[in-house]
Amino acid sequence: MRSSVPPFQLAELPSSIADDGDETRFCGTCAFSSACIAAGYDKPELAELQCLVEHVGPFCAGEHIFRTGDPFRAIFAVRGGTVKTRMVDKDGREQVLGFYLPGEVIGLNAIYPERFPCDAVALDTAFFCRFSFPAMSALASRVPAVQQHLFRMLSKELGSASLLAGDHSADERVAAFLMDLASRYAARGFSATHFHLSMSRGDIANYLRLAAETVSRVLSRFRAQKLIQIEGRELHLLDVPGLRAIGQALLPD
Amino acid sequence: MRSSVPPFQLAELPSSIADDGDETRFCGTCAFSSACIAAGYDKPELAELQCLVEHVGPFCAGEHIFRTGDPFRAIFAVRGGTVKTRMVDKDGREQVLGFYLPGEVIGLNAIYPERFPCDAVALDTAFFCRFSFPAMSALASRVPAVQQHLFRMLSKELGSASLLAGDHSADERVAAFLMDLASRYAARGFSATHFHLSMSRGDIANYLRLAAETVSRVLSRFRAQKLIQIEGRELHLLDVPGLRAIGQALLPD
DNA sequence: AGCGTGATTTGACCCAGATCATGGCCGCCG
DNA sequence: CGGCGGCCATGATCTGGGTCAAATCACGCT
Repeated sequence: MRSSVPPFQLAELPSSIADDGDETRFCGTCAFSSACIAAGYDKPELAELQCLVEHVGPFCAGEHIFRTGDPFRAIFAVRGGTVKTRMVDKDGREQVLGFYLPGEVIGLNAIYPERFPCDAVALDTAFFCRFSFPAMSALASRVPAVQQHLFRMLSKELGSASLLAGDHSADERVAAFLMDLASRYAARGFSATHFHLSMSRGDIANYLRLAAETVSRVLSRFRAQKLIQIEGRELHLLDVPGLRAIGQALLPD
Repeated sequence: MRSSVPPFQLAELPSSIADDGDETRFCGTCAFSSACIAAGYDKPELAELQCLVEHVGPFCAGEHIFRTGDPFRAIFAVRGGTVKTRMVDKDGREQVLGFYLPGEVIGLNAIYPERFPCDAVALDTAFFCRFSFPAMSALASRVPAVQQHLFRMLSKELGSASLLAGDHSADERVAAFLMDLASRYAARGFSATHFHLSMSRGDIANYLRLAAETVSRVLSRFRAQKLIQIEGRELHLLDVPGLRAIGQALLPD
């Protein structure tokens, strides 16, 4: 199953749900679109996907999509905007677990505990498709492509955890982080060399297990080396091979 | 679904597969036993689980169960022994991703890429149940409890990745590591205060992103503080509350 | 315009843990 | 037996990145 999918989307199916005029664009990046294609986008089972999906949002920057301990009832696909997930330990220290871009899915780590084990916080104005998980499981039993898609999404997320693994320098981590973001934007059809960092330096640092000052210094150094151009949160990647070389130990391939 | 399950196991079902006399004991810790219970251990569908499972082993210490790049066809439940998973980057540096005890499952992170993204290496003499994944998926479509169990195992593994997350001291990491092992042994019915470390100090250090010397020093310090008693790889936990307090920021609850 | 709050950058200093080095222990094998 | 190669422990030294501090900037608000 390719990640570049034909432009047939959920929202283009004959549908009784309201169309806000943006759905085509939003669903163009949807995490489930490949499941829809695989199952055949005109099969009657897919009408059920529409029954169990609910569009939610907007959430403003700083608002919670869910909180640690909330009972798990649904997973959320990001339609637009950016989200961070984080845990807060007893001492009140935050740990950022990940950033989620349009088309990616949050909440999968709540299936087992049946409660959300982390918070999800919008980093900018964000919209979601909310998929009832019990309904989704039931559908998965009847539509193998949906089941397979869920397995794949879960497995994929397992793999991405290893971006943080290992004992690596600040330069390696930051370069790998930027390349990872670039490839994820590219996979959804956005520019791979020019994008906006929705998260603060502090969030990046926390995610990469560095101090905010270190991230700032590394970015300044990368700029001085003409690897990137950065103004505030607006980022251009100038030397992708150079960045890839620096981050190679943390990157796939 | 509790992790302490009644003692009904796969191997106790009426079965046509060979019984080597050890299956009852081995399967007593099996990762799938709760799925069997949930589905009702006498339902005919479960006969199919027996068709798709295959007992493999023994593997000796240092032998590979699978290697990076091998095509993904099955997942493996540890019946006995211990396994580490690891990635080796282009520079030849190893990164230990996890340790797997009896009853735990390896290979779930290979579903999405359809190839194993890491090596699995036996740390001592190890045995496995090999579950064909295509057959398992097909069964999951027909038996909701099996599907649910797969979802839960995947989700559970997502959560466990956060043991390494965060910016924590060597003492915190080592204490949390010992407590994690203890609770996992306890969950399978082994002693929670006395067990054998199948992995070298170097493997522990690599997993925790420390130097082997640091792990050695921390363990010596814990011994001096009467938190543990340790001789080679034989470990007694003497002060569980004390260890828990040190590792609390990394531990659940 | 003036102010306040939070994000970002940059410099100075320090420390936890890495690295280097040494020695002991144990099992294996010729 | 004796040599060799893994592991493990422990001391000495070094350093990447954390911490503290201060200046600047970008805001929205009054």
